[in-house]
Amino acid sequence: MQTAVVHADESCLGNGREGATPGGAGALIEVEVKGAIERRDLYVHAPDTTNNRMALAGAIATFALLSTKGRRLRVVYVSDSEYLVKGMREWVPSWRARGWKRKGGSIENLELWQALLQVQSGHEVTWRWVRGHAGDAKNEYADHLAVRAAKD
Amino acid sequence: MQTAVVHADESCLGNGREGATPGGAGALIEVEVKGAIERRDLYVHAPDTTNNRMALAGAIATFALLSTKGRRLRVVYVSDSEYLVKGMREWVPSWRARGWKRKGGSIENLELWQALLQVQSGHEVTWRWVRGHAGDAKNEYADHLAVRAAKD
RNA sequence: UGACACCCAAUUAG
DNA sequence: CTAATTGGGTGTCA
Repeated sequence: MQTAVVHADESCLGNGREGATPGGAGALIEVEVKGAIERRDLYVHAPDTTNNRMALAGAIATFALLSTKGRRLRVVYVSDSEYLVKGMREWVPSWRARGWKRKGGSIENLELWQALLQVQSGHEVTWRWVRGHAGDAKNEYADHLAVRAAKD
Repeated sequence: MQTAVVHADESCLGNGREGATPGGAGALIEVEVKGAIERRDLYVHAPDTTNNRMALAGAIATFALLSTKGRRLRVVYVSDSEYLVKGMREWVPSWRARGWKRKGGSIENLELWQALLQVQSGHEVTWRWVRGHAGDAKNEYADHLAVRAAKD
């Protein structure tokens, strides 16, 4: 099975402010093909969104791209968003077991979570968290992609 | 009779966590004296406590201060703690009428409730609830006092 | 089951 | 410094 490593980041200009808050997600995708590494940039833009929605949107777009032609990959998805990483590793299983409810009421961005679950199925995914702005070069590269995408 | 208005708030760092959870209570006390308003800050610290205990401790300390020299005041006590406000307005009368028992077993912080009852007697108290973090400037000021007091 | 409060963590911004 | 997006928890009561 081939392996892909993804470094992703998100952005949302004016997050939480009034008016439109445009967002972007960026990902550096590296797929190992016959010993060589294919590199590819991905970015997504949304005109009015939130930081967390963009983390989900970036992952969804990434897995949609990796799933072309029914490919099944081993994927290491690296993000500085605990919302995304802990969400996929811990919260989603817990939510599913409890009927997609959380303590204080309903789950935010539920359709995005379920879309991500759908599009990543068939792959063998490891969700890895790295601290943001800690010098990780690929995380910073993804950050640049995300901010540029947010600015349209 | 003179009137005092008190804006109070509480804090407990790591509330419910393991280990010591230090707490603070803060109050902005305004006493109307001959048409002028005397302002005064009060704060209390406890090295290992809970949020609700600090709400009670702050009220007890406030009334102790207001009771010097046997003064009797009309006091408006403003807090965002439903535990404190509903407690004094509804639960305490009910507990007293039923021998200081409650449905699910014993009453927590019973000594604090009774101490507060004691120290506020002699004053004419109105317990007023305001929603926290809703832009009330004096509530936010009391919040700052409480957090600072919690940090010692 | 509901309500209020107190936190802990990560990220995104201004 | 400020604030929003989101998750996990406890302290307490009815």
